[in-house]
Amino acid sequence: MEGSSSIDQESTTSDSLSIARATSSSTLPATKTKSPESLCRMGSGTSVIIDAENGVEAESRKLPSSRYKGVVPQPNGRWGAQIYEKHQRVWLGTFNEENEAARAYDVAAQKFRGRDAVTNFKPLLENQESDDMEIAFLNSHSKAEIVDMLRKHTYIDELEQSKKLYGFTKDGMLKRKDGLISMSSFFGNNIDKVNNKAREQLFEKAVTPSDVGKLNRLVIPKQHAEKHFPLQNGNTSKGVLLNFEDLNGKVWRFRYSYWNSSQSYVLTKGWSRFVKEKNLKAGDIVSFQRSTSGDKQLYIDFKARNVPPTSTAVVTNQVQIPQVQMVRLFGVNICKVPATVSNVVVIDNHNNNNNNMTSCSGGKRRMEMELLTFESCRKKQRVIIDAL
DNA sequence: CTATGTGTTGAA
DNA sequence: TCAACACATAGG
Repeated sequence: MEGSSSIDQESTTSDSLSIARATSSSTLPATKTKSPESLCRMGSGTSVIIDAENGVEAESRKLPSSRYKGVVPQPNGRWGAQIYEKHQRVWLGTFNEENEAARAYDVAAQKFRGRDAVTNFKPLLENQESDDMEIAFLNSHSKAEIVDMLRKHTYIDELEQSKKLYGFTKDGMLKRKDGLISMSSFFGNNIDKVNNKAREQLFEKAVTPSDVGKLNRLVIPKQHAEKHFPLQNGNTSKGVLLNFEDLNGKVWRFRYSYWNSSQSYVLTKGWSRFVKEKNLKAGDIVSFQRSTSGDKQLYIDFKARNVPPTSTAVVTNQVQIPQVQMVRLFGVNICKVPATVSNVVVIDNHNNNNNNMTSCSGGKRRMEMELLTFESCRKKQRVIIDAL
C-alpha cells in the first residue's frame, strides 16, 4: 500500500548513498562482493538458505533473513522494520524494499539512540547542511511522531517539507525562515511539542452516550466540522484520515467522514480505541486544537465530565489510601494532597520523558505501564464520582 | 480474505 | 537487544 516514491530516495538527498549501494534488494548471493555481511545473520534461526550457486535455493519455507539491522522479512515478501527500546519492540512499518526498511530503521535509530547509533547506511556522513537539517528535524519531533511518519511512509516528504519551510541556525534551533516562529530546542524533547507549541483551541464537545458507546463513532457538531475540518466533495463519503496528537505525544488517527444518512460529520475508525484507552465516559469533554504554526498539527485531549468535587470531602468510606484528588486537565495530571502537607499541588510531568511510543494499532502495553499509576488513580477517582 | 505487526523465544 | 517464527487480528 502506498509507499513507493517516498522513502525510496537514498539518492535524492545528495549523497547519503555510500553503503547503500550494492543493495538492489534481494538476491545476489552469488556475487557476494560485500563479503562479511552476506553471511551474517540468521541468528537463532536455523536452516537458512543454503545459498546454492544455482537455483536450488535449498527450499526451506523459512523466510529470507535480511542483511540489514532492524529489518525482518514478512511472509508476503515485504520487509518489516523494527527497533527495540526498553525491552520493547517498536514497529516501524512494512516496506516493499529491503533497503527502505533499513532506512526506516536508521532514522529510528538516530532518533532513539542519537547520532552515534549504529545504522545500516548513514554513518552520519558529514554532509553538513542537509544532515544538520535532518537532525534538527528529528529533534523537533517526538519519537512517536517519527515512528508514525515511518510507518506511514511520509518521513521523507515531511523532512523535505521541513527543509523548505525552515532554516537552520548553528545554535541548533529550527527557525522558520519568515522569522515568525521559533521553537524546538536542539535536544528538545517533546516538552516543547507538548507544552509549548502554540496552538489554538478549535472546539470542545461533551461526548454523548452514543459517542462513547458501541457505535464506535464521534459525531462532530456540524458547525465545528464544517468550520475546522472541511471535507472536499470527493472525500465526503469515503472520508479522510486525520492525525491528532494527544498530550502524551501519542498520535491518534481517525477516519473522518460525512454520513449522508444522518447528515452528520463523524470520526469513525480509530475512535473507539481512543474512547477505550482514555476511558471516556458520557459527559466527558473532548477538546480539539490545532497548531498555529505551519504544520497545522491537530491535537486532541479530554477532561472528565465535571471537575471532581474539590471541597466536599470525597467519599472515602473505603479506607483507601490518603485521599489524593487527581484532576486531569488536558493532559496534565494534577494531584492535590489534602491535609498533611497542606495544599501541595503536584504536577505530573511524566510526559516530558521524550518517549511516547506506541502508535495507533498496538504496543500499548508500555504506555499503559507508564501511565498506570496515574491512570489508575484517575479511574479510581472517577469510580468514586460515579458512585455518588 | 490478506497483510500487518504482536507474542514469544532463544541467542548474543 | 536482537531476529526468527508463529499466528492473532486489523483492515479491506
